[in-house]
Amino acid sequence: MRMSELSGATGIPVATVKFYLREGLLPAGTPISATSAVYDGTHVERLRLIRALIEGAALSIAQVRRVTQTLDNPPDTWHGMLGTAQSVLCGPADEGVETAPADALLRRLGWAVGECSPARADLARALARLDAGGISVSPQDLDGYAASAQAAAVIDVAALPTDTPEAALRRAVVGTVLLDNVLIALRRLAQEDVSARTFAGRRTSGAATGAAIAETSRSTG
Amino acid sequence: MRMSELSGATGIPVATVKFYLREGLLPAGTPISATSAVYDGTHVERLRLIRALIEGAALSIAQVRRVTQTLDNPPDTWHGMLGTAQSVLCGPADEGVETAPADALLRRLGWAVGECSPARADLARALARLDAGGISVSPQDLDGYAASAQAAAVIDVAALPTDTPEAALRRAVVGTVLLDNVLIALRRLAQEDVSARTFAGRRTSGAATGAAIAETSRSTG
DNA sequence: ACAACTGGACAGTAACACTATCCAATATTG
DNA sequence: CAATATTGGATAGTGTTACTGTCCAGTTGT
Repeated sequence: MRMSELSGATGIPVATVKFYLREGLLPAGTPISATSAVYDGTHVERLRLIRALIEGAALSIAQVRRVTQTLDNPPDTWHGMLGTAQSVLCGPADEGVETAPADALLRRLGWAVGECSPARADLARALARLDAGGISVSPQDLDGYAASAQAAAVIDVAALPTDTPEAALRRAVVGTVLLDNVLIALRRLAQEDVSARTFAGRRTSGAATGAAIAETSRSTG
Repeated sequence: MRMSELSGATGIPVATVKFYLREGLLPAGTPISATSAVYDGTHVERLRLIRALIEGAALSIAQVRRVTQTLDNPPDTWHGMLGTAQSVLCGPADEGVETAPADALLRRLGWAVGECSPARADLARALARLDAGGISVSPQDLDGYAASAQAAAVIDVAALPTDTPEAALRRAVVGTVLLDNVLIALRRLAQEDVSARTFAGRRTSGAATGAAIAETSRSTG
């Protein structure tokens, strides 16, 4: 197919397709003459992926480029797959962040994570921002959140395809990023459910005890 | 304190403080003359909150304004608190999204969520983008992710302060948004841990069976 | 008196993700 | 074969967002 058909098949304007080609997100088509090239199903698929990452996961062009470059150039260990997936979303290496709370939490959990893992810095940053926002979370609650995250991670890893490295990489990179949104939405919905069962119509003047909340919450499992 | 001191206390430039005042994110100081006003600790706290939401949770100015307006004007039911927190992050009401998968999942879970809950639309969108990105997730895995999200939500609701509505609202709004990042970082780290235990050094040429993955994962709980 | 500072208005900037215009070379059509 | 349309590449422009810089009248401190 020609570029205009590619555009028609995906709903993405030709000018934007050219832009993605220029930015290296979309591989060039196979040239059939000096001024023409043809595209195929892989280009349609790649374009859909680019839109899902940009619109859905709010990745920047540079981050999408890292994803697509990784897809075109996979690492050779299974463990490297998820590491690559993570490096896509890592923030800049902030030196001024207090890493002690994050380090303490990870030590308590006993997780096997690298000292320089980008996600470790992200955790430190996120905890620092909780503090800046005036939110305090008890160590017990943090452990609970960690257990919840681990349950998701176990599903993530078990769902990795084991047939081809390409499939595993795609799943690791794209699934990790796009499933973030699913998990966030599910957490909001679960909050609504738990909150409804706990506080059903209660006015803010009434006080709910932690025990009552826990009791009501337990019944929703 | 004067505006320049407020700026010094938070590290935010005076011009930016003026901008936040103009945008209605920061309440005006109490005027002491026709051209001067004084600010206090609540303004410092509010500025730190604004920065945490903008830098940490990547909220837009408009979303931060919704948060601060809600903080200044709280709803009067406990359940409304979390609903308000959720409406802050809801995307636009997209009509063209396939809601059937999200509805099916929620029906299966039996959660008490409103038909028009913004998070429901967000879930539908996120699932649609998974599809567009070429990622398929089994119903069992979705149920697993939902259980993980619910575990987090139970902690969220139990951690709501019950003394004053203001504290509860602040926790609901700010904590929900800022804890998203903590949960995402924890999921990445847990992936690294689970992946390390499952695939330790294995090359992509070797095949790992789902049973082996599940077995290894179980030992990490 | 007089420089310094204050807060408000308004225009300017930088980054980002496109989007529109132009162009030479080629394809298509009558 | 001539006229027209289309292609891909280069380049410049647009709209949005979150600030940031400049100016100014009024007020404050010395």
